[in-house]
Amino acid sequence: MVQTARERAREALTADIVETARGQLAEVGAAALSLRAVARELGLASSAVYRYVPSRDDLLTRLLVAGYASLGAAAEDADDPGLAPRGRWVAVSRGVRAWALAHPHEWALLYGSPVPGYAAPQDTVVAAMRSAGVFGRVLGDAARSGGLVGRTPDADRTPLVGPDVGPVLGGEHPALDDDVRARAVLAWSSTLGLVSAELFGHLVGVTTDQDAFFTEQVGRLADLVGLMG
Amino acid sequence: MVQTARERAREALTADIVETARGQLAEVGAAALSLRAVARELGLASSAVYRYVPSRDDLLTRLLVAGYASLGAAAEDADDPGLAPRGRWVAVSRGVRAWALAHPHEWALLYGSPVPGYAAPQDTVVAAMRSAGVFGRVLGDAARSGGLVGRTPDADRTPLVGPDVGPVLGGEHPALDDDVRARAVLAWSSTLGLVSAELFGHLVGVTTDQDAFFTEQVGRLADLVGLMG
DNA sequence: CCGTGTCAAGAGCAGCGCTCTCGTCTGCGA
DNA sequence: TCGCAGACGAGAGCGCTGCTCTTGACACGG
Repeated sequence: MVQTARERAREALTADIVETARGQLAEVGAAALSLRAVARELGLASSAVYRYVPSRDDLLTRLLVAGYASLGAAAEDADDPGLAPRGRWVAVSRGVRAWALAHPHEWALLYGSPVPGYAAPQDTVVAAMRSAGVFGRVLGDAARSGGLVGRTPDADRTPLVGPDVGPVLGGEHPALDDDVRARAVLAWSSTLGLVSAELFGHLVGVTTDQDAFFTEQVGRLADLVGLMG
Repeated sequence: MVQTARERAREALTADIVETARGQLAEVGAAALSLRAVARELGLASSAVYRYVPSRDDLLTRLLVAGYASLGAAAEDADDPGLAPRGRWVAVSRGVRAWALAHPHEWALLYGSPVPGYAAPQDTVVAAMRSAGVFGRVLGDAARSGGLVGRTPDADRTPLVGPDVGPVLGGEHPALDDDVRARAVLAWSSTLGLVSAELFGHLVGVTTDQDAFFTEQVGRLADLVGLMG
């Protein structure tokens, strides 16, 4: 895999563009992200940027994938396999919130209103699964170690969670029935809601201590899933 | 309160502008909402619109307030005081989701990423309380009718929910302690997360039946709050 | 009936995404 | 080593945006 000097320069400049765009994103948000401003910051003509990035939407896609990867890495770092299942879940949740507070505009890009007229390519949905996978591993490990309270599943109920979430949500285990997975999806969606509500200002005046409030609430969600510890 | 012909014409045209903007919002979304397009649709010069609406941000504020009012009305319509508390909570939640599915761009405006550089005025936060107040009434009625399972509150724990949420979240009642209110806030945030996740495409491939999935999940949330029925 | 104030319209400014053209320069194959 | 295809950056330009300023017409109240 040998590269010519041109190819190396091209990749380096493309990376510079994406990195500058991330800086712009952090400053002014996704909606105000301007290709011309990125070009100005790099000392390029606006038209030159189009040699490396085909469109503004494509640049957004790159930022989206990078954002999911960054969030997923933060979730993985926050995970501590030595903790009890409930504590692990809370720790990962806190890691997600901490990342969101540190990168509010990126969180808004990932989980806020989708950009109109922009359809997320398949690359982004696989990238999005990385953070969910961390919760899934906590769930799977808990099931295997007996740290998940059992329920009596209703066998005759049609499953409401698709079969594709099995691999990402804890793998195969008899204790991970449809009910547990549905609760896990609820807990993940609720965490999204908690973080977004806090970040988008829907909790101002509601909570007295945002950090303690969040920790207590994700603890309740872990209980809802059935994690012990 | 007598009005001159001029004043009446002014109010009518202002209402026309907001209504046309709502149509634009439903078509292209908030980020692509254009004052010039609104003016074109009304057969006005773009500059004339500024006589009635001081800025694009102000127009967004009007749409925000109108959206909260519309959502609040939908929640009130979905409420059926004859039902048991748990059923009421689920019905209101379903009403909220139905409104969101019918007005996806408005939902995104209300609960999605905030518009960068735009600070929501106080008018919007009081308008936002209307839908939350419906859940609060369900909670309060349940407490007064004994349809709320009691808990043993930890008196020595510092409350994590601010004192201002008392009036909107069920009023005063001994059964509505800090723990119950915190669970209600969690349930409301979780509902926001569920609806947003569905609307913004984060549940594609996860659920098999979106409607049944949502109903089951908000039922779990009602159980979490402690509503009976 | 005439001054005052409101009205819509148009031009214009700066910025945006994106396209096209035009010289320049690089690097690969002959 | 030379020549040429292809990549490169710069610039002009199109149509769009939010917003401002000026201009001329109109309605209303004293």
